[in-house]
Amino acid sequence: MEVALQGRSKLRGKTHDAEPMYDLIELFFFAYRDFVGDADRLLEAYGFGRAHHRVLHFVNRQPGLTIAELLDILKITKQSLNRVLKELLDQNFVEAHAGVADRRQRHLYATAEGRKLALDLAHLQSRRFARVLEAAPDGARQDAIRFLLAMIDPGDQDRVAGLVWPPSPPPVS
Amino acid sequence: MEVALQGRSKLRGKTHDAEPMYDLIELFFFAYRDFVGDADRLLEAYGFGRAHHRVLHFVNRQPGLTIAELLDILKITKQSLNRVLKELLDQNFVEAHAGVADRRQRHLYATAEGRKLALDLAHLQSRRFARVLEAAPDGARQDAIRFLLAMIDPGDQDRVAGLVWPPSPPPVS
DNA sequence: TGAAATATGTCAACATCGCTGACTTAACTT
DNA sequence: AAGTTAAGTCAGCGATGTTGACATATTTCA
Repeated sequence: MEVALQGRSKLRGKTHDAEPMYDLIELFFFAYRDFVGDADRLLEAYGFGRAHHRVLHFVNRQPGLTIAELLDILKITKQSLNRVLKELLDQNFVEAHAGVADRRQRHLYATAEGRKLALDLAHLQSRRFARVLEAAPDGARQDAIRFLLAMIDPGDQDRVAGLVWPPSPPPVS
Repeated sequence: MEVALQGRSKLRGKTHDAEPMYDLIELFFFAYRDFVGDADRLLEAYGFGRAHHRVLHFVNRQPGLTIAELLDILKITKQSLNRVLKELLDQNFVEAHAGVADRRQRHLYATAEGRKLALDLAHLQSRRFARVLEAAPDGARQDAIRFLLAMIDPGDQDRVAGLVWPPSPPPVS
């Protein structure tokens, strides 16, 4: 009942081979839906949506991020970003400061209130991971990390890795 | 550099403990984005979106599904479903037949064309999994399945498992 | 049989969050 | 001084979700 029919084909074309992995496809769909569902419920209380969450998350994680850098991470247009960013600025979850070297740039920072919300959201999602990992064998965390990183487009893995594990801790120590 | 600070707290409250698992949170986000991105590009060629994909996928997986069952799987409103379902019906990717026992019900089936598209989409996403699993150790597939299933709301895991691994193959055999 | 419940479809209005295109302003670079 | 760059803004649109109200056919039940 567990054995898959992986490499059983012989003379078929290269593109459509092997049975679709319906289980992984569907589990990934449902797992992600519940994963974001946690945050959705908390965000609702603030009148925010997922777009606000993503912006707040990355600004909080990388204080001083510029608009251009944020756009590159989120892969959306500046018009889309501006709508939600403006709300986060107006409601004081994020603040912007003109750059020193280049005063055209706006460096974004989460305010105390913003950091609190970002942390609450991160804790919510971390608790789901914690529940999963508690009931899992020892290497599970590293296995999950490797699996998820590998799921990313190969050409993007380095970029994402550099973002997830920032290359340098602040030089002040 | 790899060691986390998991259970280091002492007198803190029960809710907000432990460091957020930013790596897992972010990797899950980026992995899912690329996972659905595969399908998005193919769907575009047909003028379809993700909503069409989900409907076609589950109808193809469970021929004879009724509207109510589909709504229960997708957790959307019938108005949302109807919009995309109508397009799939009109363009002959899905067809509906009145129920025999209960003629109010509409049983949904993917047409030949619908099955082809559904399979193409599933193959696309399976190839991503295949790439990941080829480069991974032996237990990786089962590990991923266990991880993703555990990520689902515990109260929903049985329902999803019953959906992903249908309880009975057709009794005709 | 007649009333109530059920399965589905539909109309209207709206929210969120993505997009394109065009244009502005300010600041930096050459 | 001219050109480039970073950011903001206006207008319009598309996909996909939501509520609420109502219509129709069919089945179930008292």
